[in-house]
Amino acid sequence: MPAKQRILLVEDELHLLDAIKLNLELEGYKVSTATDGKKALKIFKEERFNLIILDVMIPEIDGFQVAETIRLENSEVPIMFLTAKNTSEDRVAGLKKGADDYLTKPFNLEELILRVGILVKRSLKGDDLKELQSYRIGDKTIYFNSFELKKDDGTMVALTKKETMLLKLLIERKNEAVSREQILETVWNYDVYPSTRTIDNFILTFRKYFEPDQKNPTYFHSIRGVGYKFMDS
Amino acid sequence: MPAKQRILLVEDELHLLDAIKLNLELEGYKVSTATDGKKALKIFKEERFNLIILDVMIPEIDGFQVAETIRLENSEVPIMFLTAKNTSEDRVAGLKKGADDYLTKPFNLEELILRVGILVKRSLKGDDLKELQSYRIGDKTIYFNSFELKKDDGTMVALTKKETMLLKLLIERKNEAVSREQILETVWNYDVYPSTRTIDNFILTFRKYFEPDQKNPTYFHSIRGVGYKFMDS
DNA sequence: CATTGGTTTTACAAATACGTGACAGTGCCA
DNA sequence: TGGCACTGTCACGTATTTGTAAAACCAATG
Repeated sequence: MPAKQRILLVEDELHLLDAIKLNLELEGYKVSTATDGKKALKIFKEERFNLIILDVMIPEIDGFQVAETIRLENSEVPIMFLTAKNTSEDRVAGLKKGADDYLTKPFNLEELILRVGILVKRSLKGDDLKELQSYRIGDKTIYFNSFELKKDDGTMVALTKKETMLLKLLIERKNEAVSREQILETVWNYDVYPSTRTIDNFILTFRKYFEPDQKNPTYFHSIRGVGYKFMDS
Repeated sequence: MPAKQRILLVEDELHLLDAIKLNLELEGYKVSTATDGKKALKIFKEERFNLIILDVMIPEIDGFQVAETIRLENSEVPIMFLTAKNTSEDRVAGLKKGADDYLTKPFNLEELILRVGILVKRSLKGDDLKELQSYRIGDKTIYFNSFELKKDDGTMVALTKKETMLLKLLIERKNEAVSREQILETVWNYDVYPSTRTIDNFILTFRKYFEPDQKNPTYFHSIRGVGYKFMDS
């Protein structure tokens, strides 16, 4: 059972908001809504989305600024702008602000749905873990599909499922910061947030496995306020 | 130096073909071209591309069919349709055929370029992506997604979250003044106002990182009574 | 129903990013 | 030239985040 894809829809015209929400829900998306920029950012900070649909002309903080703020925090999530203006300069401005798509009102609902589908699908591609068979860290080797670790002396240590998944995630995104949210989303399944300190404990065991000097990590770095980063060659 | 991204451009109007090709090449893409569907498929089989731009009305095999064939072989590569028809039904039909984007002629070249950039970026991963999300200042390079800074001698320095965000903001708005208020709104939250001297401290560390002569900044200028401005080429 | 292995929680210690206030410097306009 | 307002710089305190280990939980297994 694939979890529902989540969309944040920001639009101040209530009719339109409801109409779009309804249609997206019919397509099987879970839709959160906001009617102004400030609320939008608040919700964005609390939850995690696969797509954000932003009307440009909204109260408090306009769509462009919302997009900019979101991009500062999180560069991944696709953003789609909706706007009444239909000049190409305007579209160009929107795309430059970091939008992934740009639709002008009035629009065909079916086209919106299709473009939403495309963007969401893309955001998924990044999520699924690819076929990574094994990986070498220092003088130890991880075998992902047999859930084990070969030490330098040749002895094998069993890894647990969660350990393996987290390792895989960090290694796939090596040399880049992986936020705690991303970790929770991929390794734990989004709805079952374990609360505090769980992730740290896993990192702790990784450091015990791999770091020559546990206090001065060379592989598993923490980035305060963000998450963790695996670094290697 | 990252390898050039490759685009296959299929268009039978030669003027347009040349114009688009030239512009894409100016953007640093390697562009292969075809003028009909049959040739397009032939080239597609021989090479690998990061993006395929397809005119719908082309001789031999039409764009939709080409797209369908490509999707059968390789579902990954993004496809963008170009067409003279601009009815929403038509766009919907195109998107249903597996297109990732759909642009109607006549189109703004800048918009095309931007949309191409978005699609190509999505198809990147690993080191190419990392290269893309970096910025060079003098002989130092900032990597935004790993929160670090590479110095000229190759050593890395870790950046904090706030440092990275503020750098991102200033660089995004390069050569324009960003007011203290705007900085606070975007980097800090819209309602949290740290009082005096906080921003200056960050600028101070940036200057220490980047300025050859800290007293005479070339990159991080302060605009009295307003805020700061990052200047570069 | 006792055991086991994996996972999460609790509780506290350690680290650190960054906000603060004091003061020195600097540019600006009268 | 003097006075004022803003910026540069630094050292220090602290709120928040992370490290760590042990204890509690929990589902599976025999």
